[in-house]
Amino acid sequence: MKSLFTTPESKKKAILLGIRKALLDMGSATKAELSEKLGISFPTASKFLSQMEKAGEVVAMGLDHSSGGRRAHRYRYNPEHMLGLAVFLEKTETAYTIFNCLGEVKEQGTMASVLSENSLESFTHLLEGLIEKHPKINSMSIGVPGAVNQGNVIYIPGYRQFQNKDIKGYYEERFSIPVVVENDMNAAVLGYTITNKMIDNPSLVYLCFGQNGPGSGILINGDVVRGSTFFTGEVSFVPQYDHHNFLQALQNEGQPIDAISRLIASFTAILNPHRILFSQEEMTSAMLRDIQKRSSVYVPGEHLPELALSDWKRDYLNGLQSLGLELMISIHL
Amino acid sequence: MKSLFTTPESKKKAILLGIRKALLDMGSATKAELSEKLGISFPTASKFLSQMEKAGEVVAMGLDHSSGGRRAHRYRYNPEHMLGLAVFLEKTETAYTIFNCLGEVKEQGTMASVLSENSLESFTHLLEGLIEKHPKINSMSIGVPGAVNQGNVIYIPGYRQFQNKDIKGYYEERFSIPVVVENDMNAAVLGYTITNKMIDNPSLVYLCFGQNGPGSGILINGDVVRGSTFFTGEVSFVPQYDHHNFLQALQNEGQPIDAISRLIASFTAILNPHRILFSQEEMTSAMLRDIQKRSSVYVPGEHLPELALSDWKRDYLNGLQSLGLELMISIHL
DNA sequence: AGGACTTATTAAAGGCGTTTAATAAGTTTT
DNA sequence: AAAACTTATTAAACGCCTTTAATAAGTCCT
Repeated sequence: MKSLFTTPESKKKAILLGIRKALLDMGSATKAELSEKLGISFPTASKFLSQMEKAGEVVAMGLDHSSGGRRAHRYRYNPEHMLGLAVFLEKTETAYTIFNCLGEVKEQGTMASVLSENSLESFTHLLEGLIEKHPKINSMSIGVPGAVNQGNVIYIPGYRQFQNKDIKGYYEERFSIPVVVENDMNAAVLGYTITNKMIDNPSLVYLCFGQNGPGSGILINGDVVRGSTFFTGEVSFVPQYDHHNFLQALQNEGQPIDAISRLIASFTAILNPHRILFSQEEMTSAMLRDIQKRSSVYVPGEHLPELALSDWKRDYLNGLQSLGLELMISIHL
Repeated sequence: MKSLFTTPESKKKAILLGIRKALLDMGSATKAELSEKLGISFPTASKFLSQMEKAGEVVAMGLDHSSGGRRAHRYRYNPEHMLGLAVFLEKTETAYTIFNCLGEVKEQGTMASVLSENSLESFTHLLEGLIEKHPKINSMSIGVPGAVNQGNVIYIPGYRQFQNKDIKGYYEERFSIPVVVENDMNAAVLGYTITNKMIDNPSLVYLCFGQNGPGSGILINGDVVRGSTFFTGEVSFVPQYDHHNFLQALQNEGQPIDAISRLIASFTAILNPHRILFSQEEMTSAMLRDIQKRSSVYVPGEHLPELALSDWKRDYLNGLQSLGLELMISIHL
């Protein structure tokens, strides 16, 4: 049923996880600050922190300046304690990044797209090499341009070798580290919230027109929307005109602005999100202004979301990294 | 920041809440069953249950049949221990229900709509009378046809006396019991999930065409969607044809079926919900079949949600009751 | 009907975080 | 420079849930 943090073991885990998150979030902290922030007693914070320091997971930074009394020791998370591997599989290339707990990139590279091959072999080989080279890699995040259900790639048009494969299970077994697999648009919208601090649990939409036709990633109340058949965000199919849906309108009409504005209006009337994001490679702020204006023809302007540009690839990568980081700090109970 | 159930007090609360929920959910239970289900030790379950029995909150039902050893005592929640009051304010009438923890109705009635009056006075008077008559009333749920933000009615077209009033705060102060205020469509969609056990955290949409124009309540991953300006679900504005949005299409065209089907298609392409509900007073299953068929013109049939009829008023009431119940069992720490 | 076996309940012991008191290490005042 | 005051850290006592052992209350087999 519910966890009901009551067994001593799960309590311990919760505290440890809390300390890790707080330390990464705040950059550094004293024992008193952690105790305060997490609502745990000082002696408990002290005990955990000492253990973590002994294990090399946190390091002392020296003494704080005094605020009138004895100076407090300040600690920070050791970012190199664990590393994460993020890989994204795009049509045109396969790129990877190795990052530490602070999100700093330790190594990155690209190779020809593994999607165009017939098997997973060369992909597995790449991963194998990277993990051997960096034994501190403790999590793996894989982004794919297709529908994902709990680590299973259930629909990825054009790439048979991935279809219906339990990628997460396979690589977790193989490498004995936790793996997360996520759809590209979902990862991107998640990644955007990491770097752009918004209100808590925002609702937002990432809208792209990419190579494989338009698609979107949707976050509602801070959660990724997946839908019953993982069809969420397939905005191509939204009926917009007497005889055209969104995809057709984009392709055939002379007026993509109106089609996009109608889509914004639909999103607004249905979800009323806080913000809608576009890739800055596909859109300009001038066009955004036109869209904003045009959208208010369909929906009262005060309810329209902010329309904003962002760096899709960076957001995507950040999303994968944050998923991997979450995984990393949730293990080693 | 986070709660991190670590202080003894909050732990106690969590256990108590868990026992209440489990007992109401299961109907009755033995100490061993509770201990198992909640992941708490037997002695703890025993201790809490004894206290609750002493307080009259649970009652012993006698001994279970033996399964080969000593017979266990079976307990159930005392449904009359607390009562809840649910009120809904509709354009045409104001109705109230007094219910116990099992959702059984103890008393109900209606009066002329308080929305048509100029002040809250007669509404307050009604509540006052009911609470005096039933001193065991321990929570109040109020449903309104307007936008609600944390107990504040922020937009309710036509009813000035409610606009921008902190209804929750006002009545909590006045009656010293917890109050929840919710929009009618949101309450209905919530209520539907109570009586129709679906998968956990479903995504579903309740679509009505009511007196005040069409509106919908949307649940994503089990959460009510509220939106940035509480405009969520205002589907009237969805652009659907060259020159008509959903509302206009419903009013002017000879083909409401197509308009509704297009809306279903939009919901599917954007949210891909598990199910879409209609009021059985506004829709027939024959029409639903037509809509289903027509929708698949716009979106691949396998991704379409189930279309179902339900009793809107009952769902609405159930939603309010469940909100009130949640409130009740979350207090008296 | 009495022993052997099951299962529920109660009692005692242990673990772990919290609270409270004591000590250490600074700063500011006189 | 020492007293007075602040704040951090450590130590001891406590509370509460858990684990383990002991007891109570049945059932089933012979």
